[in-house]
Amino acid sequence: MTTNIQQVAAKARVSKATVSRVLNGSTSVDPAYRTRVLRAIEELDYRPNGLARHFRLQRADVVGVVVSDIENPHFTSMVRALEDAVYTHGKRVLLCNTDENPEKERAYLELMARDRVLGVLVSTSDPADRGIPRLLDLGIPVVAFDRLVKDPRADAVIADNWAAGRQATELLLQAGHTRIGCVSGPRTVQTAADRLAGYELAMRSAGLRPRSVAGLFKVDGARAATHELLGGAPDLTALVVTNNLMAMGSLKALNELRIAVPKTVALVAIDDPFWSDLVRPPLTTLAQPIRMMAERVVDLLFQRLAHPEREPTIAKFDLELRVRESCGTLTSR
Amino acid sequence: MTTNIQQVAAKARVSKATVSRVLNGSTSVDPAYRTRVLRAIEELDYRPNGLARHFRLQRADVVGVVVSDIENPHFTSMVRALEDAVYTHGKRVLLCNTDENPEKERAYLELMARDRVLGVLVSTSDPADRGIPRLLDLGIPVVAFDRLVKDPRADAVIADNWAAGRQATELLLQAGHTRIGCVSGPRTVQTAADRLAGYELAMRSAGLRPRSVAGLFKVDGARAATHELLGGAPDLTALVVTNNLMAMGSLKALNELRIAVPKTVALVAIDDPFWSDLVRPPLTTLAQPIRMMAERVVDLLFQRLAHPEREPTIAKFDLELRVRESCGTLTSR
DNA sequence: CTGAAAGCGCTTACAG
DNA sequence: CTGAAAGCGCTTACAG
Repeated sequence: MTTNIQQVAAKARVSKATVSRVLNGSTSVDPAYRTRVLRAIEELDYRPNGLARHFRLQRADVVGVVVSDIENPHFTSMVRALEDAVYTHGKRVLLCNTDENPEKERAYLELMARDRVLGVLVSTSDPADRGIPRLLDLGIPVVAFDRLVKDPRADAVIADNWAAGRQATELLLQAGHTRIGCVSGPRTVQTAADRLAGYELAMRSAGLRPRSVAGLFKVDGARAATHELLGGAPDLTALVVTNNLMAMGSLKALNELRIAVPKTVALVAIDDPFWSDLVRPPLTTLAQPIRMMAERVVDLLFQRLAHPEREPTIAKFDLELRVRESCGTLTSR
Repeated sequence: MTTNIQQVAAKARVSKATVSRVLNGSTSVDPAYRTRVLRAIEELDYRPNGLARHFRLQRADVVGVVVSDIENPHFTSMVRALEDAVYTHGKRVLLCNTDENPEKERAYLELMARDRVLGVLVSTSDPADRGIPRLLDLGIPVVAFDRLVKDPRADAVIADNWAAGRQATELLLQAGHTRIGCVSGPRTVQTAADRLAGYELAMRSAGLRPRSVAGLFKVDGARAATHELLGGAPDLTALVVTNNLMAMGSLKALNELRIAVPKTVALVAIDDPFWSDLVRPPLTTLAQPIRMMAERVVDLLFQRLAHPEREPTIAKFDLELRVRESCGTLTSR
């Protein structure tokens, strides 16, 4: 149907092997042959059949990205940065959204194994991470991001979530707050648990009592959690909110309660989506260096591909404090 | 290395053909043989090699999605909905972000052709859409979404952008406004041009003069455009903003100018991202029925796969008006 | 219903 | 540097 390597070879009066060598540039080819092949390719408008090539090499030329929730703006940005970085390396991305569903994750990882992708980048939703060992067994590198996986053979890139929770809290403590609540994520997600633990430690170190409610990393969850928190403890003067979607929800709730931010309740949020400085008041946040992290993820993948036997790396990134109005320290208290 | 169909056949004492038949369930297989094969698969923990299968069938079991800007929340939602719909059909998605770069789009479409994907869903960034005819020539169906493509063989799903621009404007006209400006997208994108044309027609039909500035479909572009618009025409009492990111930018600018919304300037925006009712004031919007549209896109693909010769369809969807506070009609004027 | 055989389009030791 | 040949792991007419 479409032209194949055999037809190119015939036209250029060389063997298929020579055409293949010109195409892949591994071995050197006699210049006269090379030009003949190139011309034949040109004239026939030949493109190698990717399926055949992948089959022959037993490796697909694509990087799998498995993300737990693509509609979470933090992950959207991450996916975008990962795609950019992979593209820079001349490869493409196969994107899968698991929607925090462990079964869906397993199905996707199984597919990646079947299709022998180059490597898999995953923010796992499966606490048991059942799909991952099989990939590694097959020699397919796995780099975890945002959340660690159990298999010790995987590389990983995460934020220092514990430090972020602590840092957010300490900023408020230093501003003189003592009654600080926390709108936290789901306990089952390590990221959320770490951020909460950082908050709790900072509070206890200051001799204060932590008060938190789980907002499930969702807008509506945080809205409800904020109402609950302020209903039970109306004397709170500050909130730590541990992800970007929840910051929206908390702000909404505070607005509904007619509580002035930062005047009556100050707020610090973790994550720094594009609308952080567009809402009112602009949010003080701890920003993950998403682009750097994504580049590191992809670097780790390609390094692993080059050196399969190297010790696995777990890279931990600090978050960057961006002080805006919501924490109340910019204006005089 | 890994177990293959030959080993399964040997263990089950049948031919490779029979194993293949059990696996694909096309022809009926003697129940006794079937159980033997199934047991052998079980015992050997055999999984078919996807690469070999795709090569043999000359078709990859994956749907390509090419999107112009994944970080635009409208497209994020669309991608998510497309992925869901494709998953429902038992297929997976290969996602490519072209970042409004025609060269990148061409490279991606070339890759899709090389890899013989099942079909391609594309919101094009290439006015010349050079990659698309080749896909269709190869028998790979293309469904355009959000933006039409030139090749008449492609199916398409779009919003009625012209009607949306008109409808947004008429809502404001009916509320008594006469000096209505428009923050528009880039003229080169048809979606933007159509929405602007709808606005302009509504204005002219009412005997009024349209005043628009291009905000480039970006937050910062709209912020600058809004400043420019209100600088040049401080008597405006209402704005039509033609996409979701620009709504954020306009709101920011109005805030900077200390202009009360909707009291001094009313605002209607096209697109309805998750934060539409979380900002202050909550935005009156025209919402695209994203989930329905995505399902239609995917349906069109699978229908085309089933009936390659059917006439191409262009499905146009109406937008839904969601009246909130920013247009000023909820509160008394 | 089943099996032997051909073949999808490449790449790569191997021999020259 | 080049070519003939083998083979990657499947599926599918074809003959029985």
